[in-house]
Amino acid sequence: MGTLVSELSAVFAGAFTDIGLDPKFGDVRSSDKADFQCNGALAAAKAAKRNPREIASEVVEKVSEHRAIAFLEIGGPGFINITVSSDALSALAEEVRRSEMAGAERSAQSEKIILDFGGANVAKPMHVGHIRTAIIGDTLQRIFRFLGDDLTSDVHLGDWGLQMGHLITELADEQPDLPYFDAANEGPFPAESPVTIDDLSRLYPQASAKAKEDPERNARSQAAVAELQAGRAGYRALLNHFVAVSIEELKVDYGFLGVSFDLWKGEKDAEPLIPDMVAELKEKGFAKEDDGAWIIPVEREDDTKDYPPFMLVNSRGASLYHTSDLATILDRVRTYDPDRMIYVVDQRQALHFEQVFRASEIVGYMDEARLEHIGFGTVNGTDGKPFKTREGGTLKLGDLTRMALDEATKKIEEGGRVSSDLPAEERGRIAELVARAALRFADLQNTRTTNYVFDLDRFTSFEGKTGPYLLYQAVRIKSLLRKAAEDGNAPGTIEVASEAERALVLALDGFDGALKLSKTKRMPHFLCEHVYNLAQAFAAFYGAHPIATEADASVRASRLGLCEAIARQLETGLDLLGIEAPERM
RNA sequence: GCACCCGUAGCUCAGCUGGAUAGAGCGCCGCCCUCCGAAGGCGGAGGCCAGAGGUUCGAAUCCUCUCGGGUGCGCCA
Repeated sequence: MGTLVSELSAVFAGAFTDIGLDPKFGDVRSSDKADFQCNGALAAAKAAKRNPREIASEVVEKVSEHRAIAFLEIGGPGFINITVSSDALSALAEEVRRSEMAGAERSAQSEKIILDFGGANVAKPMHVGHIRTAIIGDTLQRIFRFLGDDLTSDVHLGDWGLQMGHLITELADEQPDLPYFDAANEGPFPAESPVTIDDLSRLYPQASAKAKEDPERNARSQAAVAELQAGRAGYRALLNHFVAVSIEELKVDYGFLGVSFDLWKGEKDAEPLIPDMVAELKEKGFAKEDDGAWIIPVEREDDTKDYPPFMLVNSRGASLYHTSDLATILDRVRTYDPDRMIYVVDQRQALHFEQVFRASEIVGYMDEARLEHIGFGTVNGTDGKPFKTREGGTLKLGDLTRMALDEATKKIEEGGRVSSDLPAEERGRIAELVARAALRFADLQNTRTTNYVFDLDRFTSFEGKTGPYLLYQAVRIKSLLRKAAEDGNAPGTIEVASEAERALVLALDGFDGALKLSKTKRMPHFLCEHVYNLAQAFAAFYGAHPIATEADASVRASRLGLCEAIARQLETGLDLLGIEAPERM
């Protein structure tokens, strides 16, 4: 049967059609005046040049017998207020309780999507900014998959370019005797990495600083990149070590946040395609020589701003990040032939992606319309400026998650109660789940495109609109159901009766709509809003009625059944947000 | 200079394709545990939706302009 909104919308659309008006006017939405409302009569009146209340009463006439509708009234200039029957609510709750989708419906058509989390760099630890691409991207991948899309996620490491040259040359200065630096050595090379992640995160800034000061030092790095590109075996082997060592480190941070990928590819994986691609684009005339570089002009007649050209090859003959992004598109088109590619990357890269997407369409790899950049705002400190350490440096993501874990641990220990009875190991696990819930919900509840203020104390609080609050409500339901089961109180047929029960089931009805909005707009905060509303409605219901302690057996069974429905949707929604609730805490 | 994002309660933020008295959380003020987890619930105070025009029966939402904040604009990624 689907959701009540969709069912009612269909019924109203039919009524509008019956009286000779466009079915689009039948859209029903939730309402604070009644359970639902249909405002179509007002819009229809404008189109048909008729009286809106008249249209409304004709529509009411047509739909009033429908089984889901208890009664209707026309308010104000022509709003149709809808109160649904308790039977319809009971049926909906039963459906949510049994449905694999927890009350949502799969999308009508499924797409094959590649989701690109571009951003994490080899040898550079992730910083605060990376938390957004990780969390937003991961939530989107969960939502797309849940709704039936065939999605492949790619971490897409920054593992190519000048930074690799810096690392190679800096390591060569420190340890010139390593076998990788013998140009004649074709391998094989040791399986063990000559460097640790700590070495890498020291070498890179060291080299980068020197290169800024000294053009000759920079030129050595550029030369190393050129040799790497030409296939020098020792450098290739080193690159592989750098990548492997970095991935191990990245997995720790991503793992803490509950983020995973299908592919751990990077810029270097498209690199073998570049020589042929460049040659072909030159040959076909897409690329032009300009100021010693090769560019693809991407500006258009109707542009209202300046479009710098797509830089294919620079004046030194080297490829750039434009090049590897374009080659990656080519690679993916050949390997996966996706319907769509989505890049979850900082808003500041918007122009870059516009250029790449335009170039992709021009050269015929993939249409611009199927390439999307999903940008997001920055993470700011409580002063409203980009989040920094006390010393003013960039905060590492690992340090930030550690701070969140410490704060979560502190709050759990302070809160006391049951958690102190649990074994230390379980408390540690709970603290991790609390920290993850805090970080993910805090990030996701904001509109994706805006900046947000990072306030750890607020995020980790169990009070208010926070991840820990959601966890608390989820745990409370689980605990309630577990105890009821232990006492032999079985959930039974749901019969919605009270106002609090009605409100709760109406909240359940909003899940599908929130999910669809989150998907179509690529904005997870709609889902956050829903999950929070549901948790709140449950808390109100819990406060209004005895559940497991209800004396009347059938009412008790019904309420327990309702709790099962809530638990299912709440856990499903939290899972889509990447938040896991423990059994107890 | 041009382009994009943003400006809603003291603070942090929602408000979906324009719809009826603008919502949440924190903070503040009252209530509610002999009863399922009070890390909770119920109620209250608090807003010229940056400002000015315009479109509309109807605007926080759409259009134009102004002011204020953030970001980006050829050989780094």
